[in-house]
Amino acid sequence: MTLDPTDKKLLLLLQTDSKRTTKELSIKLNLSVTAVYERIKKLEREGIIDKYVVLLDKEKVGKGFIVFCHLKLIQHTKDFLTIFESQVTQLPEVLECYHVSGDYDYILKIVVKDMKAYREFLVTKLTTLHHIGSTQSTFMINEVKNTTIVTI
Amino acid sequence: MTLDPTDKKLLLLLQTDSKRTTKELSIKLNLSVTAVYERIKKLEREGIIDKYVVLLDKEKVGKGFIVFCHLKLIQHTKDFLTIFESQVTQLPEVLECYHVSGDYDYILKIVVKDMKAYREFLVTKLTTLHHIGSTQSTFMINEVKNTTIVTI
DNA sequence: TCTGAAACATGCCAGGA
DNA sequence: TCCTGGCATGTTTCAGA
Repeated sequence: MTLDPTDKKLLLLLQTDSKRTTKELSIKLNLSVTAVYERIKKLEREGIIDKYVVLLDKEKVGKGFIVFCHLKLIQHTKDFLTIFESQVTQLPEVLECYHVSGDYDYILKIVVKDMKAYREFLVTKLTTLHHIGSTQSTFMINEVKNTTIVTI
Repeated sequence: MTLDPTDKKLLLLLQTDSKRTTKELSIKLNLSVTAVYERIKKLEREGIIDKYVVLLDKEKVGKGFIVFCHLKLIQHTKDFLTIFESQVTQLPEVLECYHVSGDYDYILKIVVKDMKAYREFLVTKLTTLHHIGSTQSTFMINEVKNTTIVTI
């Protein structure tokens, strides 16, 4: 499927604020309300628009401490990877987990309240998972940029 | 501000799907439509709910290649940091940028189409920024988990 | 694929418990 | 903080260009 410039503009607007009404969007895009409506429906049907969500202020809900954890497994058989991946997916503190190339196997993005909570997480949850070789934690000092907007 | 169990449940529901109507939410939470409406407005007013957005399928919009880039600056004076940070914020390929503790200064999450596009980005954009010491790229092999849901 | 209008659902605001 | 009720505003469908 090809996205024309109007689709791209529409997706940018929805990525910045999905609460805009179709009427508001129609004005910005010089289209009718129905035309905008149908474009959105098409993008949803095609799966280009994955979902509509609310983003919270992490600080205000007491999850402002972000840690990146680089992790190695002790073995790399398919079974080990599968088990580890299904376990790590269950952990709510882990927002993101990627299998990566390079010196370590996985990179995890973890959100908790503070250092104390992270220590607790590390000791009681992460390092109790099977097959974990080593971990290396990198702490966030400052969030410079954090967006979900993909520019097409 | 304190969040009661109903608020937490409401936030979880909105974080998974913000398109739910207040009517639908009222049924799930055993409240009236207005009560749900007022709780949501309160959460928006307080800034707990930061924003409503659409999330796209990165693969389908040709931005499925994710790279983590660890970066060092050549100097660490405040001016250098500020300039670098304002420049990196402008780059649409950089979804996230954190100032971190440890062996390097920044960790960047970058999305592009493929390896070729990444090379192009690295050569023409990232390494042309001032004061950059070294970069180290880690490529994603597989996305195990990627959520925006913060469990409170 | 677009427009415009009509039917339907939802959001939103009173007023009161 | 909650509820009931009603008006305003939104979404969605459909015929026609």
